[in-house]
Amino acid sequence: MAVTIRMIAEKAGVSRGTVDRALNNRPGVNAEVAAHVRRIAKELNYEPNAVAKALAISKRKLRIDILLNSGQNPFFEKVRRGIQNGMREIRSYGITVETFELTGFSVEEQLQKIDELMQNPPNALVITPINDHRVIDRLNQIAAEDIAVVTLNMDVTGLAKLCFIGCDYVRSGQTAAELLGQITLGDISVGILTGSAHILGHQQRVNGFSQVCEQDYPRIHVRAVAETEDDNEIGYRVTKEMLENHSLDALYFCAGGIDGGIRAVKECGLEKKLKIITVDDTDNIKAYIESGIVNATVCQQPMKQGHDAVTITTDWLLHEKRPSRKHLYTQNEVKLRYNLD
Amino acid sequence: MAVTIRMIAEKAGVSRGTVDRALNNRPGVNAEVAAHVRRIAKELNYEPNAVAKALAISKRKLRIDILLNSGQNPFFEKVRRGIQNGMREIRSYGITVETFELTGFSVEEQLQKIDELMQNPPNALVITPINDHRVIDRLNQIAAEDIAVVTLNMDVTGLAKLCFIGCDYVRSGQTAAELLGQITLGDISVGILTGSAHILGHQQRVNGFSQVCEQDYPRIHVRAVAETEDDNEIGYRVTKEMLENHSLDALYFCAGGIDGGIRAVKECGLEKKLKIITVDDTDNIKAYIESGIVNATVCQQPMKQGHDAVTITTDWLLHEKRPSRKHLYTQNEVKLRYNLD
DNA sequence: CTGAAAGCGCTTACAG
DNA sequence: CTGAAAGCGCTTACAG
Repeated sequence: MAVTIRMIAEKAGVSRGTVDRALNNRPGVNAEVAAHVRRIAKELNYEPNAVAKALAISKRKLRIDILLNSGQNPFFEKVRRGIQNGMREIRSYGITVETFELTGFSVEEQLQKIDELMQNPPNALVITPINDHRVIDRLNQIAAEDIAVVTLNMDVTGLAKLCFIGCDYVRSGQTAAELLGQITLGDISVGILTGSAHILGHQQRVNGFSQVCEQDYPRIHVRAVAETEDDNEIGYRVTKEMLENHSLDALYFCAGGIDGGIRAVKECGLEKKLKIITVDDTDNIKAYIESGIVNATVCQQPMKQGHDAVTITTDWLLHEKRPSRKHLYTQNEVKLRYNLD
Repeated sequence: MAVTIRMIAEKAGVSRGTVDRALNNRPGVNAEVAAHVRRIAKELNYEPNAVAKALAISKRKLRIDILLNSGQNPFFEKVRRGIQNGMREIRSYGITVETFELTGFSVEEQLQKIDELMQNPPNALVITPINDHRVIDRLNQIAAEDIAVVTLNMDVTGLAKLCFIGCDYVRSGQTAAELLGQITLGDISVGILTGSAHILGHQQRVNGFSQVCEQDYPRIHVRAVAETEDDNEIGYRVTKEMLENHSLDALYFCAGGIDGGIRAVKECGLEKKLKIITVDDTDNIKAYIESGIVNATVCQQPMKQGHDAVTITTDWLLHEKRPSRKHLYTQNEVKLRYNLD
């Protein structure tokens, strides 16, 4: 038989309202009474009933805003689907979730959109923050106003966030290097196509990749690194340039613009010769894997990222439940032809 | 503003009790009244509030029994942890979850334990069923008594189950073969260490593996298949025999008894020479990967299996919500040194 | 500072 | 067959 506030109230000789106030540290309770109630709750091993709490709290009309720099990036389709799933799961909680999207990584645009959202402040803000001190400062202000801030897919340091939800980018790069090491023999020249040095995750993937090459596979030599700015046209151009100027055995695509890059590979007639490792599993990448152009891809559970962003934020708003860790890393999933789905 | 039964009741000119009875197909409502109520609910786009429903239903005292053939198998530790997580999540629903464990795969023992549990029948039974017609017949009887049956980690055909939760074993074997294909060149001789031909999943892994070898990598030749019966001593013995009788380049361990098998590999001094693919990521297997003895392992999200067994069964008991598919396959996760955790 | 009462949206004995 | 009322376990205006 589970312990309820009614039992605590009886044992403490106070009303249920007072128990509620004491246990939830609400103001206006005599300190001694509160202490007494808390002691009894502890003795009885009281665990609040989350369902009842959620039902009662549904009167509060809480709101979560989600701001994604998703742009044209097909990767974010799955994040969006995860968000939808999460919303369906919390439908009965009376919490409103609104999603806003930006294209590109302009600091000004992100700041402006944040200000716009703050005209009508939500109870929590989930965001893919740009790694810039102005953004970080602004978000810290928001966090100070008792609005929970959750970073999704992209992280920044020095922010008083509830948590980060996304992949461990260093590990992602390391895993890609290890894969390449296992599927090759002898001296190998590799080129890296990253997104932007200004995006922390991209940088971390490059670093993780390079580090494992040096440390575990010194026969693998990183000959060139170029930036696609997550754009297919630029991706095409820089990949083409790279392939024309270097004799490479392998490519590591660790950001957006992969479709452009693959087009360049095909144009150079190198799709049979090159070993290629990518990130994520958009429909196009799945097709490349099925046709053997790409050997493997390292994914990051985008649906889970979207889903967890909603449910973890909800758990915080309803139950003040902090996630188990500050950084909730999703699995770096290695996908090949036969475990694609 | 979400639609509630109160609104439907007002619009239909009946009481909330009657609305509840009509919408939930409970007996004792005039057919015309019921139809009217349902039409209005549909018009208003009514979605029941799951939280309120759960709170009200918590009076029912529902129970889920879980019967695992977990034996000594360290793999099941994670399944158990997943079950614990699921239980924590549904704590407020007033549903009791009890777990029972068997060692080995004796049909008689499983049948006997089932009978024992049915002395005090639960509302749902989650089970790792042995693939035997007597077990299947018994479980079908149980399902006919309005007890939801969920198969976990092991599946059988011809059972009126709510769903199966576990991996796609064929894909698991295919993925292992593809991995081996990618990390090798030229003619390769491989030996397979499986558990038992009587366990459907083991058989499916062998089949998936062999099929991809033949179809995609004809240079890979399966030279020997032996059964460990999921036991380390037998695993040691049959692996040793296999290595003494065949000149192999690679091994595929697709069931329990891996620790024994690896001991044999080491004793033969072949840990540097052989490419080895395993399944699952017990602590020992992680250690083999870190030390380079095992190249990669194909895992099946054991925590998720345990967790989902609890939450999906709960969703059925509380909301009659059927899972989206009859077979809920977990990801076949390829793990290497740098994406192990 | 505290209690009594109403409320969140369902379900369910009970009386008629 | 139907309705009024109590209940699930919390939260919260309101009155004192």
